[in-house]
Amino acid sequence: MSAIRGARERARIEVTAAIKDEARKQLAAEGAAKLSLRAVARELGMVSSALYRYFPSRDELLTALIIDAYDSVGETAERAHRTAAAENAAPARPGTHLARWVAVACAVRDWALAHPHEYALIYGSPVPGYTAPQATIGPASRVGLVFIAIAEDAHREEGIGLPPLTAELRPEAERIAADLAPGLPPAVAAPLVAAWSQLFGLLSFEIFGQFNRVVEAREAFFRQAVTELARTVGLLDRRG
Amino acid sequence: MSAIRGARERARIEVTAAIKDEARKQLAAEGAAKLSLRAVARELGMVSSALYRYFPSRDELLTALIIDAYDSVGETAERAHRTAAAENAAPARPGTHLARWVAVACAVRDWALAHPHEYALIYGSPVPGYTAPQATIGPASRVGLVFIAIAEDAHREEGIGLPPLTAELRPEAERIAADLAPGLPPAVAAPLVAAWSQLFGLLSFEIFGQFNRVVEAREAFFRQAVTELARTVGLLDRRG
DNA sequence: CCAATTACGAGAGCAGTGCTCTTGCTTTTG
DNA sequence: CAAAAGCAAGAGCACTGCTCTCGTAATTGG
Repeated sequence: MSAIRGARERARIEVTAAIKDEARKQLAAEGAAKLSLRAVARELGMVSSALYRYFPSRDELLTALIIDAYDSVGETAERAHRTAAAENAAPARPGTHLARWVAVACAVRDWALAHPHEYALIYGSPVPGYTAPQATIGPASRVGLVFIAIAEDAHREEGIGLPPLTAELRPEAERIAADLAPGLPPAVAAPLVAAWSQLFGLLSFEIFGQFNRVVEAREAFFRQAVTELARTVGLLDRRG
Repeated sequence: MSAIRGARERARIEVTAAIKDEARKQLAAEGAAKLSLRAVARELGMVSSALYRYFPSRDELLTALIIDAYDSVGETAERAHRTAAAENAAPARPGTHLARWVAVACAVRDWALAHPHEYALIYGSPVPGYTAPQATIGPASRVGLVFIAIAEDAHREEGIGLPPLTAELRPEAERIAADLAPGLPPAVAAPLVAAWSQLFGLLSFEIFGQFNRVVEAREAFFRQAVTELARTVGLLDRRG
């Protein structure tokens, strides 16, 4: 789209990247609350006011890191989906889609364990008085889209066995399906959104320490829970 | 245990409470990150250094607020449980325990919606470099204990229909059951812990704005999801 | 009942923060 | 080649958590 025009623009891109890298380093080391513009500038050998040429405020820097984090976990999920799809490409074998579901969930979990502070940044408490800017909603939905894709594939190739919706929830489920998964029947779309949020409940409790002294065999526990979650959206296991 | 001995001790208790109240007010208004010791002191007409006679650091003040928040939501859950138990005291009617489960979950949700910053304090990202002190783990488990109690009642009075554990998860499930719910079979205890964390996944996504532009009919959606969650721990609905 | 101890409030001060503004210098542009 | 725009640096403001000292008040032991 836009080629680099001169030394100035090239330098700007590099400095911007260096700031984000250093900020990410501090984020990983100490958490978002202790990320300091002055410390970033200090580490980069510049004075703090110079940094404002690149990010108009601390919040804007954080927003950039949030977008990067969403993209990072989103790309992880997409890669896991591709890999799992390549490994068992046989279309009609039952359990295929459930296996992909679990693989993607585990990949997201691995990412979260490897980047706890970035996870906290996007799935923990929103930062003070902060409302997510428009630019974040695209990257933020990438993980969800992967699960939607799996459910759509499963529905198309294997069919999905799910009880009909209650009358109370039908209009909402139809709206959800129309808005973000037109290829999915409403009876699948609603449980899918619920499962999506519940997956991050499992992750948050593990990452944020709520499972301390409660759950020990974390991975086995997670795989089991996530498999059960897949059943609530109608994915069929190997027993059909 | 300890009676108030003099004017000094009485004053200390009152000032401590006043500090916590003002801090809670600021927490509700601006969130934990913007809670400032100096602002609290200012509002109370004292100088900031005087506040350190009552709380040795900002983190200690936050810890006190965390404990209060856990107690607040815990008491809410317990009260909802008592009320629901009183309303349908018939022991053997199917659906009784599921109704209690949903009632408690909705009460917790109402509390979270009414106290979003306190919710964020205890179920959001842990504050910077902060590890939960011993004093929090008691209050922190009150909500969970309510759900355990419901499951135990259901298991004792109605029985619970759940598939057997996978071999992989059996030892972990047995440990969990032995540690925190000795009255419950392991096949129930493990899904119960999963359901507990998934419940807070639903809540966090709603409170933290992840459902914006996704879920509109929040309460209906929540009730449905939480009912489904109850089924995963074996609670039977009215249809038996 | 009085002296010693202890708890407390106030103030000054330190190191750190986000952010603004001005001042020169360099690169880019018309 | 001159004007305009981009940039780094420094000083400075208002704020933060926290420490230390110093007088005063309440509490306690003899």
